Amino acid sequence: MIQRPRGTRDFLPEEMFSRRKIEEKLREIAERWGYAEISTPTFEHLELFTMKSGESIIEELYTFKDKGGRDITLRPEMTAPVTRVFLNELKSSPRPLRFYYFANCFRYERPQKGRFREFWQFGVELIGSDKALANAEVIALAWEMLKSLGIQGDLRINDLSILREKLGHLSQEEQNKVLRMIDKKDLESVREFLRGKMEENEIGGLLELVNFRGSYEEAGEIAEISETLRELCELLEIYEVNYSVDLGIARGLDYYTGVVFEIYAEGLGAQNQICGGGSYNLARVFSSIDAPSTGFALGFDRIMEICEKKAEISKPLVLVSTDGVKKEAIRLAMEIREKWPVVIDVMGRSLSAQMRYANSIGAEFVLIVGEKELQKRKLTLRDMRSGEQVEINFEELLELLDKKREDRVCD
RNA sequence: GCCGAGGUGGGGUAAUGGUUAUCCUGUGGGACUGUGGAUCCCACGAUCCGGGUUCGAUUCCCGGCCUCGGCCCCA
Repeated sequence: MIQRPRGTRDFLPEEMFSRRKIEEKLREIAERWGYAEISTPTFEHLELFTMKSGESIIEELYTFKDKGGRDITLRPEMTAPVTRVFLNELKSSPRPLRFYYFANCFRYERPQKGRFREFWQFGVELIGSDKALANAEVIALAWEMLKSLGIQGDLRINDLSILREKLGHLSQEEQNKVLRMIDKKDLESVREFLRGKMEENEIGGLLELVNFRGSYEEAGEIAEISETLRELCELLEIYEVNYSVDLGIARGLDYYTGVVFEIYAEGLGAQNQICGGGSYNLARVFSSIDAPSTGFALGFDRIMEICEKKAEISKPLVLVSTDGVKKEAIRLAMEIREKWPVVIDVMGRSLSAQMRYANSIGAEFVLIVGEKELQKRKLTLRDMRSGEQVEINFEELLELLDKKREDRVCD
């Protein structure tokens, strides 16, 4: 048998149903905050991602040549595509622009818990501002989304300009290299790398910073805190977001400019980051247009793993019919479907076999239609739980189903 | 790319270097042509793939693939 490719998953109806529920919730919140959905192609020119992150990431991309010889890749993330859309068609729109997306992305990596080769990200991008107001809004939105799902994450924020200033005398490239080491918490390499480039006590100070984690006030005691970070912290208080300042968060990416943040959650093993984001200026990388932005991406699959809200799929009404009345049964099903999901027998089964089927799929109700019912212009509705059975006409049936629906909404 | 554990019907399992691979569940049909859940009967359905050792491999060995956990990486 043909297996599914490594690192991919099949989602069966039950799981798909809960995924949709969660997705809907996230959408709803994004829209309430004034973010509008955007969708981009599943594949893009390879260049879009190599310009952003360098050639080395090709290792982790699904790339191929199309029949015209173009270098194409499956998207590994959504920030670059959204920036491309902005530059292609929206660069003269009133700012700020607020977008959200829910998209499958692809990375050729070793699968493990919470990491797949095809995975889903739910993210937002706020294009046009790098003010603390924008950072705070985006962080608060991420917080709100997780909160609505009952997830209490560990949110850590930082301002890269603090570290960059300490490294001010190094070249941009060297700075990025150090930030990468810091992101990986490889402090030995940092010490090694900086030896000779900085005073020994300066290096010590830097490493102390990187290890710091605590409140904004405490951070102020050991470092020159940027105005942006100060403002951001004040705003987050107003948004009622729980956070800590972690001067060691670096997010290994060259184009992050100022505020960065990550959210971690329990119960995920090694891959415990469920959200990452910050302010960036990717438009500058692709063009001469200046568009400071801020955004985040939620790891949708990891979120699904944590919030095990098993929503139950509502079962359709099973319309059971006898041999002689199949056409009438179909007409009836069509009418009821305007109000309620209905399935009919397509196996050519006997009445008792149809009943057995209804029972085995856990149907709540069975509607029985046969010659007897047709003659009396009635329908037989059986409650499969209680076993009670009533004869009613079509209008009464619809009323009953309406009432049933209301009960369900109340649940 | 690296390390460790594992892979037997759709799901869960037993066993074995040698006759037809066990049991539970499932699915289809029947007992039961106007009423489900119980019971009984019949049927369907598996040793991940390739190579090696062997008279004979599902079993032992090697490689691959896949899953799980960890490392690396995570733009």
